[in-house]
Amino acid sequence: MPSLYADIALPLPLHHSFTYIVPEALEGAARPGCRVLVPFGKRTLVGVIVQMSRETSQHGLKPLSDILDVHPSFASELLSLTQWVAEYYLAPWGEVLRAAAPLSLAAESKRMVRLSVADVLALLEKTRRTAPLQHAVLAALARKGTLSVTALQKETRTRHIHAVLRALEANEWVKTSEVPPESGPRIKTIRTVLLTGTGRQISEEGANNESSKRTVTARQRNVLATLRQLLGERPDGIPLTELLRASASTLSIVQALARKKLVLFQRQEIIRKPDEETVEPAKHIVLNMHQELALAEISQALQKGEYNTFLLHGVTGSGKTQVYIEAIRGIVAGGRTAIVLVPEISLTPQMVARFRSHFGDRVAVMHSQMSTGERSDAWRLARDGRVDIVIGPRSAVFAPLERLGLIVVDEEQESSYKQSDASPRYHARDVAVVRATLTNSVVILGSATPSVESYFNATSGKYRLLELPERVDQARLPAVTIVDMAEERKRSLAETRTRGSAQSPQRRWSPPTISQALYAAMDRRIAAGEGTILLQNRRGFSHVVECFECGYVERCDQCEVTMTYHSTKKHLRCHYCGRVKAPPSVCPSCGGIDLRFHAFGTQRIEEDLQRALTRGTILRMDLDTTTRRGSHERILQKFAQGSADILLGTQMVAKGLDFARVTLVGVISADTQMLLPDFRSAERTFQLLTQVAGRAGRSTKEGEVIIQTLQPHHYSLEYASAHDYKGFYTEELQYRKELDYPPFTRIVLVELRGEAEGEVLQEARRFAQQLTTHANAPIFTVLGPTDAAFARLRGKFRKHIFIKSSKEKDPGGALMRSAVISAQQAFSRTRAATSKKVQLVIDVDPQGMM
DNA sequence: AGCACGCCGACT
DNA sequence: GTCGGCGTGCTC
Repeated sequence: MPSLYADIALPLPLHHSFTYIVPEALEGAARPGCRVLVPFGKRTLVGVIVQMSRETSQHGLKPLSDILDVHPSFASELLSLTQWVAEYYLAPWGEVLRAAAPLSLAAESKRMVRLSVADVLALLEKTRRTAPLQHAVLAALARKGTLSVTALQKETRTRHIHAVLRALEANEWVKTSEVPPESGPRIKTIRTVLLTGTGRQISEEGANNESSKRTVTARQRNVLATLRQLLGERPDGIPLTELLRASASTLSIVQALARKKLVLFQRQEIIRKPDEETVEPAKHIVLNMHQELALAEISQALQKGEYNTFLLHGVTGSGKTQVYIEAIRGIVAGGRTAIVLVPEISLTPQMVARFRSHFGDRVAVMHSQMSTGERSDAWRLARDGRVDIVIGPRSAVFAPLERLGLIVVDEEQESSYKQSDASPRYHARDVAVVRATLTNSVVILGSATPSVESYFNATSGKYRLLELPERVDQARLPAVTIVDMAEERKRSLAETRTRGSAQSPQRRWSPPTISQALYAAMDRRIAAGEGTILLQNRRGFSHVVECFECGYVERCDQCEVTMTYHSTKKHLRCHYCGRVKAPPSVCPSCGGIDLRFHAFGTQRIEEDLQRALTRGTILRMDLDTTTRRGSHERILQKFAQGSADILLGTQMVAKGLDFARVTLVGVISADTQMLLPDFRSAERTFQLLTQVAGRAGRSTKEGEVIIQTLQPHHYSLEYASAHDYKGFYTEELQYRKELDYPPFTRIVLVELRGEAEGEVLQEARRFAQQLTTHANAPIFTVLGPTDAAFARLRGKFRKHIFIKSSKEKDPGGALMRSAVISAQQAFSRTRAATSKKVQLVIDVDPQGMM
């Protein structure tokens, strides 16, 4: 029998797998998808078997050291899926596997160090002067005994701990040994107690048996009786703590019984529950006509057991969740399973409770705020077939469910589905669609404001469009007013002037943050005891030059994104194409001469409110006030109960709960979002405004929305205030087509960063050059390198290269990817003296371009 | 990513 | 000899 070889994917930024020999003793246990322990250089790593074979052309292979799984952690379907993700998003397979599973794949072996000489004191003396670092290490070991290398490093505060240890080991003064990494978070168990045969006999005989009186004390007898009673209901064992409480006894009594072989200790695996959720009984809800129609189409597709993707476009409050629940009910009844993806922020206890009320404990929840232990419990529940439904944020798309039938992606337009901060930079919505094709499943993408891409796919026949045009409560959509803040400024300035301050009015005056209309509307709500939500978008503080008179903002002629002002060079720059322009001295739109920067202070709004409102209380909710687990919930709860009149917060107030008492929503500045230098900024603005507007007047009372802006005629505002999704979509699509943006093209963003700007730029140019030589001119275009929107972030200079590839000519993006790969290879192959200090980040289908 | 190894210069 | 600071190259 020839040897067996296994290809192992390792969680390292290396784009290939490594081959190991499977030792004969482990041949039976080795299967693709199993996690294994492998020697890797000096280290031991946890990897995943991705392929096995009986032959190889490679020489000098090492044997793998152990296999960690009895059943593969990754079924073959998940291996295929993660492989696709790795290829499409240009990420190492091992990194994708690590992102997919909460199991510790990152685990590394630990090196332990201990002294191996008898006379430490003499050695300490000897090294004190000549080798202070070695002395420090020896002293630490003498003090604490055996220590891990990392602990030693902390203890002695030396950077080159390995060099020091090598010297010490060479002298045979210390010995080191490897401790293999743990295979994952420990399975939590509790001690339970059972009766033995004799124990059962004695407990049944009761107090009147003479022979047992001698061997068992009264207290012990009491414990036996209690135990017998409890075991009547749960024969598989009673938790020790529970027995002690019920029998009012102590551990020593139970231990005495164990010594006498009357009771038996056992360990039972327990599943950690993150929070005690309040489970309400399921409300029986009758679907309206539109919901029924949508459900009927979905059910039909589910019954066929073929791949299909539906875009469920339903206005806020149209009952999308109820459609999901009924579809899931159908799939579970047919013996199949479902995944529900929700944006991180909407994974609230209420949301989970809603699903639990229908499906009980057949639901597992995955949440990034759960401990690794809790997450791994949820993963095991899914893998072992003990749940049918998994709810979670983007990583739940990899949930190890078998017989998958349905994937729901709620709020599919949410940008949090795209991982952008770390590799693999995958989009969970798109991965969901791929997983569905692999498993012949159905996808439901739900949204009140679908992404342009998805709506395009739905109207072009790639997806099927389902519409829920009515709110279930029949409530009317709120009236939206747009307030022109440029007008507001003029008036405020005029007022300050007429008040005739002796000092320069320009000095003391600052533009108002809140319009009179909004103040008045808030005041009416306070008087009526109704609630107000104020949205203050903190994100987006990029510097734009704006006309003070009319609000005009300079944009790039070619890319249509706002131009960023660079104070060092005193010019405007487009960070897409790199085009540079001098800032205008006269407003091209109205001829005004007062052009300036603008950005609102955060606290200032709260201050202004406090000052101007004579009554009413304000509750603030932003990142600072909601860092702790559950605090987000608590603030919303507090507001819902009516303990404040105004809720002031960032985007998070746009989502979440329905407040019956909110009848007014104010958007302090729609511009912060709108003016971001990004081709998606109009879309994001429209989505955000539509969402906040949905917060107003969901009950019987009609709502009102006030949007403040310097660009009152921007199309994203006009369509949002008219509640006209299709109008917005049509106009936005037109603009995307004209400027070659998605969904007509595919974009790859290449970022190079490093501490020396010259080197970064040089490498970026080389990379761009490489791409252009591979570029098939009509198929894709290379833009840049240019400065990123935040050209310097955490001390590093950032340069961007954008690649736009025609979807018509390169449908799967394969041509573009291969060009990027060769440029990437060239980049790492010709690592000139400088390039080690320049890092490369590749983002396929980036959400933001900043 | 880590980590070794090899080179240099500085200090004892 | 020791120690720190690089750069370079490899890990089955």
